Amino acid sequence: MKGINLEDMSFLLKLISDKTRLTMLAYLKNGEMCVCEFVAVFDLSQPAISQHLKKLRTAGIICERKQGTWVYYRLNPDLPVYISDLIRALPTLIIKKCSCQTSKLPPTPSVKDGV
Amino acid sequence: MKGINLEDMSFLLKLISDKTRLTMLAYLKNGEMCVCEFVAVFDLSQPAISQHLKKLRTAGIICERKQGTWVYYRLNPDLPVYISDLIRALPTLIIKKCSCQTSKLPPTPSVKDGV
DNA sequence: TATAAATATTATCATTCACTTATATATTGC
DNA sequence: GCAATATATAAGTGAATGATAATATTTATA
Repeated sequence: MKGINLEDMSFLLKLISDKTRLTMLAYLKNGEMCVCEFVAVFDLSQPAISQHLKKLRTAGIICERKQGTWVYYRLNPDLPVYISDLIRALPTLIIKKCSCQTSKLPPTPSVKDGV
Repeated sequence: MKGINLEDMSFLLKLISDKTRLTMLAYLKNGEMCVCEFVAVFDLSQPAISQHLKKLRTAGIICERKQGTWVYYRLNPDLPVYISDLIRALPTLIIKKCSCQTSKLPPTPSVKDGV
């Protein structure tokens, strides 16, 4: 996945520059995040969150991992350099508590579990 | 001029990500460029060009230099790092010939003239 | 299998945005 | 001052976009 020409770069930058999606990427700097966590963090409806994530996923910016009913998203490790540089420039955000039934949440496999 | 928070970054990235404006910045990597040159390069009306340049100027991405009837634009040397990095990632474009009366054009002062 | 929870999809709507046309402003040279 | 050139501004329009509400899909569990 490379942003060779201006057309592609324009497309990806426009996709990323939306405030909600840019904030999503800032959160994903820390690692995986569940859809329900995004729903908890933003003052937006669940469908709105879902649609933003779909755009990022379709563009290849993020990857998904399904575990039961939950869907976890993470940054695509193979991003164009100018995109990963941009993400690196984002402030790091703290993840708030999830709105879903956290007691039933499967343990989020951390990096060291080697997913 | 710094893009500290996500709000500012979103604003600037959205502004830059437009294909026409991104292409303008790619041209400006080479140095100054006259408005009439932009008009010659793009398949857009003169007012459309003017409005794009105004957005870039108002946001502090580019600076202007007036010389007679002509207006030259150049990159603001003091851009947020993540913006200048982005511009550096842009392909370098060749400037086509201007549509205005080139015979009357004042000589464009190059970098070595120390404007 | 029925229910609930998490997520995705669809339809619709309001807003934003980039474009065009028309007009205004500014500078140069006669 | 007047005409021509370069650029900017204003008004209006169509398309793209982000939001919501309603509904569908999927999975776990009682």
